Amino acid sequence: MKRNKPKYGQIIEAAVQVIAENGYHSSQVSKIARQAGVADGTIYLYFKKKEDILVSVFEEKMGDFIEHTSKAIKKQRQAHDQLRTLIEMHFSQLAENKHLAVVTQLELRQSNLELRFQINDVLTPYLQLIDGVIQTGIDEKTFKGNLHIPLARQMIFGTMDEIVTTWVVKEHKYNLVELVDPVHDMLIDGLRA
Amino acid sequence: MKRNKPKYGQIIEAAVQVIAENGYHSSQVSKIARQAGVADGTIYLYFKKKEDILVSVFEEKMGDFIEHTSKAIKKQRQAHDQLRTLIEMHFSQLAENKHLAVVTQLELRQSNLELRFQINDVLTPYLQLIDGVIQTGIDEKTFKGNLHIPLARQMIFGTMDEIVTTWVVKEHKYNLVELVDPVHDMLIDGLRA
Amino acid sequence: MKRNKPKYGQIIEAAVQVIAENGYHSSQVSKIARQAGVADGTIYLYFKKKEDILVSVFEEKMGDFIEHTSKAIKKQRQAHDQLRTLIEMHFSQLAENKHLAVVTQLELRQSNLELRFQINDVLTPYLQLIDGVIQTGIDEKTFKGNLHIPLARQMIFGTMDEIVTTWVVKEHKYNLVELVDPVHDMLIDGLRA
Amino acid sequence: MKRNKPKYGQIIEAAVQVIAENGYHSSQVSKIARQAGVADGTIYLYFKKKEDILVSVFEEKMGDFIEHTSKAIKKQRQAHDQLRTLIEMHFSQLAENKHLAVVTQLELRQSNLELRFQINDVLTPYLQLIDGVIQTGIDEKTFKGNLHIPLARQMIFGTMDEIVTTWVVKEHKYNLVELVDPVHDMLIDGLRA
DNA sequence: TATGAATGAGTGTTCATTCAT
DNA sequence: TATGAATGAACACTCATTCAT
Repeated sequence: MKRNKPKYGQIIEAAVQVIAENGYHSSQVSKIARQAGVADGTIYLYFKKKEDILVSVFEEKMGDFIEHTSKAIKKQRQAHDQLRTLIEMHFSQLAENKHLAVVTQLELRQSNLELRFQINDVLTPYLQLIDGVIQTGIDEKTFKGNLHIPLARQMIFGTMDEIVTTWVVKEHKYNLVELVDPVHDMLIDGLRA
Repeated sequence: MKRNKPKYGQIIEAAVQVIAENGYHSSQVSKIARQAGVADGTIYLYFKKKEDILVSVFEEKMGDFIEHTSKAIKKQRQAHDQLRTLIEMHFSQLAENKHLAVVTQLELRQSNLELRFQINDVLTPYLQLIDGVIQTGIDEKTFKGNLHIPLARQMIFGTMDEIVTTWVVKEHKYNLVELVDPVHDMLIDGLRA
Repeated sequence: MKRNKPKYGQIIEAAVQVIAENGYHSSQVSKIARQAGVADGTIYLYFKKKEDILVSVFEEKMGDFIEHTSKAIKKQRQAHDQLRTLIEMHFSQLAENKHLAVVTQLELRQSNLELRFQINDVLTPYLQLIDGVIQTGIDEKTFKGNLHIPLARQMIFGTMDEIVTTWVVKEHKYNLVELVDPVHDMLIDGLRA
Repeated sequence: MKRNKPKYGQIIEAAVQVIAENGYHSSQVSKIARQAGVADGTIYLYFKKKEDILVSVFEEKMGDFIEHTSKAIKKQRQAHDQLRTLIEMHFSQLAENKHLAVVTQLELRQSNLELRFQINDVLTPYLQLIDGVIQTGIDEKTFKGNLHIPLARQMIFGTMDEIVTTWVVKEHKYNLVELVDPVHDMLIDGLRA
């Protein structure tokens, strides 16, 4: 979060809350400004247009998300453990911040394509982190040598993403973190008996 | 497609085309009406509100999609082969209808939550189809006995969905159907060497 | 005025009245719509943007203005009499429609340059009418043979325009039409004793 | 220009330049401040509101304009020569300062009525100067004795103003000063052969 | 004097939906 | 059934002005 810019942070936090509570399409700039305790015009001192608030929300939150995940993964040597850490961090961080989970899994996906491409750019380092885990596994020879890395990453990310989205849609009625091990097992060993 | 209601079909087809060509947010009712060759008001004789057109688009198109997939899967006895067929049908049907792929993977996800819940309802029989494949594998003892079926289904669906979305975002620059076997292998045997 | 489009005419008349009463900068689309007895959106069935209302006001009103003036001038043979008719028509038509005079002499000149260029285009046939009178005078040899026609036209138009603007600014406190003869004399014979 | 107030002068000059370069409607206070090298707030230490900058621009520039014209006219004895000097000064001063010509003939006329009335006040001594020339002519008996002075002044001013505006609109494509004599002749002797 | 971050009022335009014909 | 003219609610963004420092 940019330092010495308290209003910037206020607006970001207000945006997460307003979007989580009201939904993307009911999150007018004036509502975010009111929640942040600033004037409508102040928003435009920090963000060029409304979409920029949303991209920044994602940048700030995903920046932390990726950093924490990256640090945790680096503590593990084995790809097997790194993958478990990845899944655990993914699930636990979103389980701890349900507002953010609603925003990332549901609300932000209602945005237009241009914004979604910008959001995807923010995700790139996360995808590279996953690629690194896969590569480590291949190098260790604990993962198959013939893995198509982008495809393996799409399986890992697609699986986690679908599981978190379902959990959000089911209104967080079960414990997401308890799913870490079963998901890890499925990804490592597949469906085969 | 409802019979004896030619305008109903015209409107559905017009909607797919207009959304694919103009994007979700530029697909006004008047544009769909013009493409369908009917008056704006006529739309409201067949659909209660704009969203109903979009839900119906998904119902009609996914109805066929699911039916074809279901028939193909029933020709296979083994869960292993059924899963391969599922993936093949999923990828091939979207690869053959790129307009529809753009609409389902990108455009319709920009819609509001209410509409997306309705769209999810349409998906339910598809998810049940996947559940059936998994159950078959468990019963056959070719899939792990301790599989958490919804979780396994989320892995399968999440993986396929992420792969198709990536392919659409990359503007169909590679052959989706060639990915069927590697994806099948990864889902069956996991990442482990 | 376009026939069979009663709302078009209503909007034009409403615009003249609203601008004359409230001034250009306080003439919101919603105010014009209310005065015309139509919904805001209806304005946009007849005009592409707000400026188009204003251009159309000028076109419709000046179209009549020019046509009447042209017919009156054609009844005169001598340039001398044609010039007198021109001035008389110019003054009398604006004197009879004070709302329009306010709009043309003051309010419309507050518009941006793009709009003012469009307004100038509408004036072109009027300026050509004046040029015709001057040419007639030259041909008749009642006007100087070495007149620079655009310059002479700018003297005639600039003089009439300044006089009408002053009359509007002075809130129509005197009879504009009484000035026809003195102005005509000045233009014909100049200041010289 | 007020002495010992260097920022006052900076702001005036900045305003002329910004308006000439960007047009009236794109000349925000912040842009004028930046061009002047002062903070936005500083503007308000010297001017009560934005319009006051514009009025002051006109006052300062027209003050010089009128003073120079007045001095030049005083060197002439005959109304005939005074009128020629008036036209020459009017045209030459604007021809030499094209930025100012654009601002006075086009941009400032887009301002609201209140400002335009204030601008007209600044013009009053200029109009009196013209009245003086006419009176001189009448007294000398070189101008018609029955001239209506305000009307004669409106002819003189309206003619010059229209000619300068046309020249600005035509983007200064011809030499304005060459028009002094033909205009003078037309005003003195009229159109009559 | 000077700054510049903060304010908040103000409005043109779109488009889903209705309804008289 | 079918039409399409009419409706009117909704909202992002700008910028002149203020005021604490």
